[in-house]
Amino acid sequence: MNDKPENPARDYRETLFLPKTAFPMKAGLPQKEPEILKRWQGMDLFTRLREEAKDRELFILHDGPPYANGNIHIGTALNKILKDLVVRSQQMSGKNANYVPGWDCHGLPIEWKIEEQYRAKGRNKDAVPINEFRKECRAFAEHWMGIQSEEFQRLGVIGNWKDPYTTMSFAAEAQIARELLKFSTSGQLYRGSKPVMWSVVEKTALAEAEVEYQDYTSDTIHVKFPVTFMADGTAPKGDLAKASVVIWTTTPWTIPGNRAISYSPKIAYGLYEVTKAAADNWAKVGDRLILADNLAAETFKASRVEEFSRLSDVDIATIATCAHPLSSLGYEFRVALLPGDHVTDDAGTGFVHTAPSHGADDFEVWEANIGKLKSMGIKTDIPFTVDGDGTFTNEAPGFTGKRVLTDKGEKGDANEAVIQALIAAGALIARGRLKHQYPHSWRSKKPIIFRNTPQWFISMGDGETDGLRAKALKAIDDTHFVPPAGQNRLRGMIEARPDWVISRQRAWGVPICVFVNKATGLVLNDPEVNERIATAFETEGADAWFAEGAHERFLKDRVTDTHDWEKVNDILDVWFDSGSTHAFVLEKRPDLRWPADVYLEGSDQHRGWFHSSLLESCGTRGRAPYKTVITHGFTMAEDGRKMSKSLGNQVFPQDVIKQSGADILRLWVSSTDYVDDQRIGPEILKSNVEAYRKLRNTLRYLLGALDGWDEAERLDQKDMPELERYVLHMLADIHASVLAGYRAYDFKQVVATLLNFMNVDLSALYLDIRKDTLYCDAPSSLRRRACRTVIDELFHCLSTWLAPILCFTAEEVWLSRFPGEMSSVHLMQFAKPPAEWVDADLAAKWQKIRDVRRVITGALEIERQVKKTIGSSLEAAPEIHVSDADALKVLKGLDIAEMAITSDATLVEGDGPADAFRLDDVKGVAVVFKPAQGRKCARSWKITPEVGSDKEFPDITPRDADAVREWEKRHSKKLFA
RNA sequence: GGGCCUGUAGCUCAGGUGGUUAGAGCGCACGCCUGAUAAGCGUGAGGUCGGACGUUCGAGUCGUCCCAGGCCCA
Repeated sequence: MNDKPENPARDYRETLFLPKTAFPMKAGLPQKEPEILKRWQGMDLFTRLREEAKDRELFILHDGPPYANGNIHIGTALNKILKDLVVRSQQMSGKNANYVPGWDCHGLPIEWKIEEQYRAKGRNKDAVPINEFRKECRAFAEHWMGIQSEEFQRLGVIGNWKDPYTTMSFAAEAQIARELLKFSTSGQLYRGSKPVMWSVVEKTALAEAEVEYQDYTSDTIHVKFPVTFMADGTAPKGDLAKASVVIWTTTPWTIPGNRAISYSPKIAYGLYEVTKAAADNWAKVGDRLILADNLAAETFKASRVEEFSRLSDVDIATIATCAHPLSSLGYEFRVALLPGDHVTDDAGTGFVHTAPSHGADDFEVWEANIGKLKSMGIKTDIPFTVDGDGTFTNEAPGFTGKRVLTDKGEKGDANEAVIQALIAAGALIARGRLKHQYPHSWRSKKPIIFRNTPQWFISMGDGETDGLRAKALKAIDDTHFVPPAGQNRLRGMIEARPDWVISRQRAWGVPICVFVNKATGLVLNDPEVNERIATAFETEGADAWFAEGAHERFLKDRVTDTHDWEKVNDILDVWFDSGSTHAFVLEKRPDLRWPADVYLEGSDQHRGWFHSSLLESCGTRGRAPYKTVITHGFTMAEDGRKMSKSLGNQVFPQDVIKQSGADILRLWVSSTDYVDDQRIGPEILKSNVEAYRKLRNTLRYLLGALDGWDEAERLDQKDMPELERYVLHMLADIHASVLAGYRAYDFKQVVATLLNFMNVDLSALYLDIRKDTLYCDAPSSLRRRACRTVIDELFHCLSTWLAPILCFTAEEVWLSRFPGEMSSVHLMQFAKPPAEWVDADLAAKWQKIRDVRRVITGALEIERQVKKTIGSSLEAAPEIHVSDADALKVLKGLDIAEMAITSDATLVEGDGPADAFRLDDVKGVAVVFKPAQGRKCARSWKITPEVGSDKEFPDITPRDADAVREWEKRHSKKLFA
């Protein structure tokens, strides 16, 4: 046969229906995303979404407010993207998912920044009127809110950015005040006291972050506390009679504030007797001292004892109380021994002198043992022994007027006075000096003290049947937690927490706007006054409280003498602000609803916003402000360790956006198990970029295959080939998985499902098989119409299902097909494949077919790679030997060549030759390679004997000949119309 | 130090109530295609399931301890 064609070979390329689309392969997201964003703003997408969904069921994710200082970081980005995934997926699931973002604006960090600016300019904060200072804080918060808003929107987060909430809006400040007054009115607010870090020089309370540790030389003393009573109420007997517990302290001035001694149940104690010492020594021969065994020798050395003996073990728990060493000066109370975890035996005596006025540990041990102390008949009031200027008060009898520290921060005369009194009482056994790290004010660089100060508390209500703690615990039981462990975590905290200290001695925040009677200490509870305050805040902001004449303005005509009342000038804990967002956002906005469906924050917020919102809401409304609490972990570097500047392993969202685009960041968020800590770094970002490319390209192919789509092409599912019906079945199957993933807030399931489907079922199977049909079949071919119909369905499903995740790319894809001023994929709902598409039998059949296909591709691979007999699979026409009955049933009548993308294929019943290709896990199927026979079709590239049977087009198959005729008819029509 | 949590291939993840040779996608290697082309297809190699004991006929799955990491406290 003459293999030279009669006519010069025709190039059939123009007669093919190759994919055609303007949708670019290369995303260029860093440039494209801002354009899409601008378009959304131009069409006011957020408002359109609200209108579109106005009659649907509301879904409220209430935004936890980020703090308005500084740029966003990877954690903030993760949090906001997760929220956006929830909001968008709920909206597209058929809800009206309104989202109002917000900011936390009050508080210390902003105050500092302003102070810092003051220092740089040489200004003094205290010389500035408070409302002027507050004004600058407000401007600072405003500035950063603007920046963060831009950054959040750039991530693709959709929400009411035109009208967000802030904790510093007048309306918010007013409502926060109202909330506080509810606690006041209901009797849940009380004034108590607590030791705080206090700078005598600046006469102000300090926060932990305002304190730095520097070397300082302290006076140290060892002091005897005589044992007075045993735990059984009897006097100490035997060796313990006249024994003393010895404490060591570096702050002698706190001895007047001593109320207890802490010990550790984990330390071994012994009773020691001094057997040899100089006659004028403070520790005398015969003194019996109780000490930690590990510290006895050291203590005796410090007290110049030459010899001592150990008399016996001491079970400290059997000792109830000691006497105060200065009992003769008026300290005639019993000093209880209390167990405490903070006690160690690496320094001192194994006993910690406990002055609840002067230390955090001291206070906590005291509070933890309130019940025990009361049962022993011991007064549990915490004394105010030291004033704001470091002077002993009359609650320190014998020392009143002595100074702990001077105005300049130097040591006063208090220590020496106390030491002399102890010597006189015969209670001192040693004194010394110690250079150690001691807290100093960050501003003045002078030492600070711990000092008991009045503070405002919200009671946990433990005495009452329906107290705040009980209500909060009930509310936790009624809340759904994702993950479930969050419930225990929050419960544990609520169970163990003390009363809530809500006062801060600061300037930038909502004031604790109450008046206290100077004589009785009672809080004024007058609805009219409260209303005046709240109304003033609404119109002027909380600055009204600090304005001139505020005292008179609020009290006038409501009390007999306004001078009887003190205006409290403390500021509310910012956690109370953010804990009240549910009140001034959810309740106040007509387009929202209380309680929220979801609060979604980092797991640190169990201690923070989840916690404060719960207490605030339970205290005022008796239930949690949320139905579901979702928490996410923290973002680590690629090695699973914390990101840090010094390690250089930080990832900044701004950089990712600039280099790859926000959709890459969103894909990362979606694919990760956010419940646990996540990792991010160069390699992980790279694989997300790869995954993105695959998604994008598959979508691009769908667009290309739909070029010139006409609704008239659409075919009913029941008129389609099996392969098409199989794909539609998979689509319905996947739909269930996608919806379940979104419903459970499990986005990684959605991503995994879609990625798998698009890679394995579409790209590698369906689209690969149907390329021949799409490119070569005549447009009128039913097979091609069925395929294009399926691709149209795929397009709708995939673009809507991916829209919450790849919000920019899904939009780009959608607009590429459905352009229009008001067109947006985000205005759609998730495409829903009809239930009739589900065909489990067909799916099982095709699973079997795919197994056989694997055997065929495996056999071809040997030819290709080892024997080098073929390149393209179209060069093959394999023989499929089948002995397995199920496989045989499935393959009969099937176009195996089409399915395997070969030019031909022969089904043979039987085991097949021994050297045929087989796979272990596909029983009863053996493939023998045969080369395809015939000529290569110049159009479809298939090798088949059919080529040449068409007279008009002898170099192509009859199918292709028909297609070309159809193409030419259309072409000429166009030409001569 | 305490409370809560996590630890499965290079990466991201699946692995109800313990039961045959631990899975997927990506990446990687090799090959093919050149009509999805800075694309597409195929084949293949990768894991002592953080470690050690224990319970059990049998453990990635249960228990104890240890190691590593995280959040919150101290």
